[in-house]
Amino acid sequence: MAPSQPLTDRARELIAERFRAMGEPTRLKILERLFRSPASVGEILESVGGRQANVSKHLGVLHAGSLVRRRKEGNRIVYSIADPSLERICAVVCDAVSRDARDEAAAVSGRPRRPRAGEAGRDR
Amino acid sequence: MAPSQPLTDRARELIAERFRAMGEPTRLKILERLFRSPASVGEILESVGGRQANVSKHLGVLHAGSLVRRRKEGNRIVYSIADPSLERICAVVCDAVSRDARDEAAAVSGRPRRPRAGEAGRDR
DNA sequence: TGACTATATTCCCATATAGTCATATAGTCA
DNA sequence: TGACTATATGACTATATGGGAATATAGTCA
Repeated sequence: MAPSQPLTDRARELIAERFRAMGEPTRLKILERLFRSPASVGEILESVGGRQANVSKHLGVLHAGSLVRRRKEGNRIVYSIADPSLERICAVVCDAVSRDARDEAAAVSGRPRRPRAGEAGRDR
Repeated sequence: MAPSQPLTDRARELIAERFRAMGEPTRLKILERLFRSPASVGEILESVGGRQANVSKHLGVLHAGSLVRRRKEGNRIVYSIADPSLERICAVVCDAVSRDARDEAAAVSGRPRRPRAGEAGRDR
């Protein structure tokens, strides 16, 4: 994507896996927590709520996609963000979505909206 | 993520939907095509292959997630990237993944790997 | 109008995913 | 060793998703 070479099928699969790992609200919540600092499963559990087994599985998905690392620390397992670029990605999407949400709100209230740079014309 | 405010559940769902939309190889292929230029379904079909019905469904998913816009043009429907930030996101993930792929290859061939900035220590 | 083209939609099937409960594993501490 | 804590895993259920085939819809052109 914007690399000069077209992607191989394999690369596309890996990229898709990474996006898919981020495509679930509970996992986003887990990532949010880990952006603050590394945390054990128990600490993560406190932040995101839900069942232990479920959180553990989501952590498994994140780990399989290489989004997080784990390390043992005595009795516990501490998870941390594996790749600093993750936070940038999330920030960009987060911005885009909240921008859209504002647009939506503006549309409802009848206020006009200033088009963004690089944006194409009318749709639909 | 990395916005000062914690996300609302709704925002998290929207963000997840966007990531999920990107989490499928065929849809990534479609996005790759659209990064080059807007294209009709037929043109997209030529680029990505597969069945028309299938491509149409993937386009539906991308459209539902507001990743692409559609406009009618006579007989055809022309799709285009809805948000320029998409390409940045893809580029970042694409980089990260190909970096990992290189690491993997290096590990296999026994070459050492220089740790990246911000990267934590040993895992597992 | 009818033939034709482009795209979307519906139905069906196979597979993946998220969630829950119960259980297994590994570590600590007495 | 046994009791306890932290985490992962397996079995199961419900739901979502991707893919194919067939069909519907909308537009164009003669």
